[in-house]
Amino acid sequence: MEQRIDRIKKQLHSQSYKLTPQREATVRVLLEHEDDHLSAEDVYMLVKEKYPEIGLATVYRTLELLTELKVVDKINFGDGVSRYDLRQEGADHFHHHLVCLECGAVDEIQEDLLGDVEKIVEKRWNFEIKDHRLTFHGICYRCRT
Amino acid sequence: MEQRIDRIKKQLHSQSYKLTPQREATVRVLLEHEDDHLSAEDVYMLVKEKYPEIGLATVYRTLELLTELKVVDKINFGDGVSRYDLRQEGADHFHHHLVCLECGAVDEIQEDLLGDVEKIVEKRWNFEIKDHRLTFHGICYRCRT
DNA sequence: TGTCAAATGATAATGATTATCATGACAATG
DNA sequence: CATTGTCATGATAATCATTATCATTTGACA
Repeated sequence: MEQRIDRIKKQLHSQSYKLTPQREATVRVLLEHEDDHLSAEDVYMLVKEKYPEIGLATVYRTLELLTELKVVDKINFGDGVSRYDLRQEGADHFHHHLVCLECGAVDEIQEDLLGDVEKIVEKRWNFEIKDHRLTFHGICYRCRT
Repeated sequence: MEQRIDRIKKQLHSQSYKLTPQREATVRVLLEHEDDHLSAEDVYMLVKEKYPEIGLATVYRTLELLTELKVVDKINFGDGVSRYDLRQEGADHFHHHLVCLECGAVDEIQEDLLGDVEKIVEKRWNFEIKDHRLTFHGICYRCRT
């Protein structure tokens, strides 16, 4: 935990941003909820518990900043809100998601399943891939009875 | 064109919806811009040319209806708006997208590249896939010089 | 023709996100 | 130290896409 915060701090400094207490509190919330897919409002509520004076705008700004630095990814599952998902450290690709149409759960797939597909796309469409988003919609193992 | 409209009409009727003039005008716009990824506002502007009395709400309602019937797909590329993309007739999967980070162009891949990946996901995660979304972000062939 | 449900258009309401702006923290400088 | 300047913050207003409301219209059918 502390090491990860330290690395994020360095990353901020390298772009001459500071790790203010508000930003640190926000990052901690994200780390403590790594498996969730929190909206800005969700993050705001959780940060308020440890830093009650924080404002919603600051949370939005921090999340935007972290997105810029590729510490988190901003994703959208089609309900009207953006969600923020911590990137795996050192991962060279963005993980995939399984969205259950039954119960709404969102599970993650950390493995990179797109290696071959990406080769084909790069070659056949002459497209230089920088990132990808892959989401499957269906019925999760819990709801399959 | 006329045949496709006819089939959409039948599809609507099968769920006891009507193909009203407003809905038909909207569908025509979508067919005429099959390669684009129009927002609701875009569609509204274009429909107004052939049906000036139409209201924005009706366009939204029609797009929602068409999404429900799986005639179109509602997609989101991370700018703040939903876009509507006509499904290929008879396609059992939703096509993929290539979003250029340089020029913003959105190209489509109609081929299904995920067959093998889906088999793995179904088996290993015990997840019953109903649909998928796959978008690559990178540099398109036009911007690669 | 009269009836009724569905559809429409105008517009108000909502809700997420962004912009604004005065204030505060803090580092660098004189 | 006092001063200056920059960046960050918090409160709140503004924006913008989307949804809800509601009176009116349409068209099918009795």
